[in-house]
Amino acid sequence: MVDIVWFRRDLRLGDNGALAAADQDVVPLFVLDPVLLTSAGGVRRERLLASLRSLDSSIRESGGAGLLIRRGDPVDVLPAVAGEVGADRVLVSGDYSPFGLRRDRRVAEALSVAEVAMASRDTPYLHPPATVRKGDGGPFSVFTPYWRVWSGLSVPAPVQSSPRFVTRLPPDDLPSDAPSRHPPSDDRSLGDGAVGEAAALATLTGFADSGAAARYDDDRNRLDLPGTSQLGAALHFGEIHPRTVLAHVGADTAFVRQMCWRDFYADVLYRRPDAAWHNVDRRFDALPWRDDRSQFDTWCAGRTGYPVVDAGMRQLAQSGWMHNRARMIVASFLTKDLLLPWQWGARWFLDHLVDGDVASNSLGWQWCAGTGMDPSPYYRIFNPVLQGERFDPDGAYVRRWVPELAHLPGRAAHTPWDQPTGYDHGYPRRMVDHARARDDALDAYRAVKAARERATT
DNA sequence: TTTTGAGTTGTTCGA
DNA sequence: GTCGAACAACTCAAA
Repeated sequence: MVDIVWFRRDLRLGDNGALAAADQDVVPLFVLDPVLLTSAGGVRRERLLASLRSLDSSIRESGGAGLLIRRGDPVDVLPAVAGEVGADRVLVSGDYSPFGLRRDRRVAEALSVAEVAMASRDTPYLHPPATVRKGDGGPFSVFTPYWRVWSGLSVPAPVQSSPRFVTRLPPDDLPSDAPSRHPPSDDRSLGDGAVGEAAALATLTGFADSGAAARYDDDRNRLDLPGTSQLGAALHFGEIHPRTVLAHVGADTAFVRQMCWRDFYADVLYRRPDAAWHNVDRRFDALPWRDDRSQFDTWCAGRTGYPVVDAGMRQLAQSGWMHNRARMIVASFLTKDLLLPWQWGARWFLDHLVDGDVASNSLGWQWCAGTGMDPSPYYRIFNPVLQGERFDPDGAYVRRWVPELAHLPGRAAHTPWDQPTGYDHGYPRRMVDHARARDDALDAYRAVKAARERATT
């Protein structure tokens, strides 16, 4: 008999608990689910296919026949492949997204009919959902107490494995856009780093050894510096496991806290799957979001007239990635300055970010919008000019992504309205007045709060 | 049960 | 320019 290792968001061979659990010949399988392929943004779809090519090569290099790729609903594909290759077990790393949980339940059921076991032997997290609990056993809803418990747990060590891949596979069922066996060697480096396990390890060692990890607390907010890890997409696709990341950066850096946020948001979404698209705090359903598609389009296009907002939105559109600080700035602008629903922004991010992940994305947006658990206070409204001047002090980030402002020197790039030549190259005027928009947002949030208080008395 | 301390990432105003 | 206070009370988590 053989084990099928069904790859999903763990596209690597090293530090892979599902692979390590295999004790028979391994058939490595990936299922191209049309539902997922059409819902993922183009950038992430392309990244996925490139990552699959990389995984396929790695399997061949370690003596196997390559990665078996089938197209279809996993509920049909898994039992079919199990029958073809004579497998009695399917090993996976757990997928805790609402979609993944639902799918895996259905697949396990379909497999059990065929008397094939499905076993989850790893997760994409350091401490997966439902494992970090309060003293009374309940789940946390505030980050800091979660962090206190999380950081006191022992750090899991990377997992070793030496799987025996089968040397013969049944034929692939490749769609026209699937990875070919002999891909062109021009895999684009999408947004935050080159693709695949080896590239992720190289990015990680660069981050750890260059001192960037040690400077992370200071530099991660700087829009104009390579201060972030650039590992978001690699972690999203599981080209690298956070265990391996921690083993390199050490357990005491500010970066570790970000790993904890990743686990925390996965935990929150696990027990509140509706949080993906609905306010965690339903009392905020009363917020008077506007319904202005034209303003939304202006935001998407990076033509708001606020340089740092537009730089962020254009970085996203052009590279598939946006600096985390910029994500907060543009999110604050959409929800507070324009009073447009956070779901619109979250959808746009998911469609365009190479590292887009439902848990971190939706809950991050809810934090900005003030509708989540443990949210930002409603009066915390980012001033796009101050944020730009603080985190892009020389205007380099703006000039890089907004060519109409490339002629403005230094921090003048943040205030084209104060420069005599600020609008000479077609940069748009400010779509709203921030000071007034801020007052409007405060009024709107205060009104919801007042209504809430009336309702409770 | 009650109490106590604390809460990712900001901005503005006035001294 | 720099600093502290106000924003506005509310909820969580633990003792």
